Amino acid sequence: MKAMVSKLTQEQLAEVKRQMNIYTQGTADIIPTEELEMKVAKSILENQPLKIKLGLDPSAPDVHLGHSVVLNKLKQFQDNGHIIQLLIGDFTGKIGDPTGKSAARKQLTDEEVKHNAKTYFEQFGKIMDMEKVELHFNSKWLSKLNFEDVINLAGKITVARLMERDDFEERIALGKPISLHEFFYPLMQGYDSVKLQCDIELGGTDQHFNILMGRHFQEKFGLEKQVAMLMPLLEGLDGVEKMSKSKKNYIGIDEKPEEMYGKAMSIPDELMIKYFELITDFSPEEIASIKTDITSGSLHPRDAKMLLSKTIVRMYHGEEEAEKAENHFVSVFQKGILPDEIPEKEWSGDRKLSIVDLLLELQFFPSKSEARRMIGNRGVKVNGETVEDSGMQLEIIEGLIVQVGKRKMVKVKLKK
RNA sequence: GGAGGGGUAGCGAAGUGGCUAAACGCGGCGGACUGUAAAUCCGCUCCUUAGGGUUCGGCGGUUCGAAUCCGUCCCCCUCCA
Repeated sequence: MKAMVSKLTQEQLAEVKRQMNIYTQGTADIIPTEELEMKVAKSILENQPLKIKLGLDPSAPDVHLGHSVVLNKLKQFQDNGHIIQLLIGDFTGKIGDPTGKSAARKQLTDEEVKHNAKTYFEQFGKIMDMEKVELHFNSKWLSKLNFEDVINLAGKITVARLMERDDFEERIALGKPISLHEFFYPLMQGYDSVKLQCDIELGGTDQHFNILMGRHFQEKFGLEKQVAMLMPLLEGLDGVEKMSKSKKNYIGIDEKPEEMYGKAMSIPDELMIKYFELITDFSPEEIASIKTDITSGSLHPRDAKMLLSKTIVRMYHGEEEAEKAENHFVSVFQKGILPDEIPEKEWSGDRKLSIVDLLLELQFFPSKSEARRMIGNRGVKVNGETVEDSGMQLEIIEGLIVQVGKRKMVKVKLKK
């Protein structure tokens, strides 16, 4: 490495420094940092782009702000001329996931995988240039391995090494089962890196072990080892669990401006700074000053969060929409004024019916009991009036506004 | 191969013949207070034609009556070898 660095001109050295500065910003861990620096130096010296791998689960195509942490980092590499390799784990996905959780994951059909890959592609396009991205499917090589190949691969790793994974260690300690096939997931992920010959693999800190497997297997196959770049995990709206679709604690990058803004406003205060750091384009200096202003009391936490929410909307929908979303939020939720635009539902059913039936028809609730309960809880309003009696009959008229809770509302539109 | 433990609502977990549509906790939802934050407080949390109906791994049986007893099947876990 030293030898290589000495070959660099002053200018090139500065470039290495510049890139390293960007890449190390906001990462949880880089293993090892020196190797990353060396790779960057080498790419500059030889004028060869680095290959950056990101593995994707083919079953959850809704991209949310949790993903954006990693995607923003990828984009930084792309902006500096490096190549992004997106790997869709379609083979892995087809086998069904272990991860200790309950039932085996549903197997995906080829069409579903394709569709999901396409969705990723479209949504990632909001963040990076998809024209310059390589797309790979690991079924291409994994499905061709025969049993002998698999045994050979398994021979390149020890049980002790596999047992180091936190998740396995934990389950052993708790007396929980580990299926044998779960040992193969890290192997597969590692083998993917062998096939892709990537220089860097990016992922959340929860991928620590798996990504290191890539290094291990690349070495066993006589290749240059990839660098592991781990990004912090972003907690979801609940402030506790990692943002994920299944937990329903996420903000999708596809969501409507008002939704995004509102959801962002509901994160716990403690998370604000982390959100600023990980998913906005604010500089470390700007964030530091927000932090001091909150501590000193000169900035109300609520206003800081409004700035955060607005920023998030701006990044995905633009300045104008961000402005609108904020106005919407202020008038509807802070002042309690009904919004200008209430989702409309066309009504072709009976003109006279009970409130319970209406709520069901409008799909507010899956069962009548639940609708009745909600009325009992004083959570249902018709034209701004709280419904007191679940037996209430009403007449459907044009523009009737039905509200459940504070946020859900519908305006009835009569079908001509 | 041997021994043992277990499957109850979204989850965790009581209940071991009627008082159990099933304690309690978590989660979720609604309300109050707020800043759609946190904390706190109140209420709700199987379905319903409001009469009832269907629930405690599956099926069958005993009983006036079963989550609870018996038979059988399925599934899960632990320990020993």
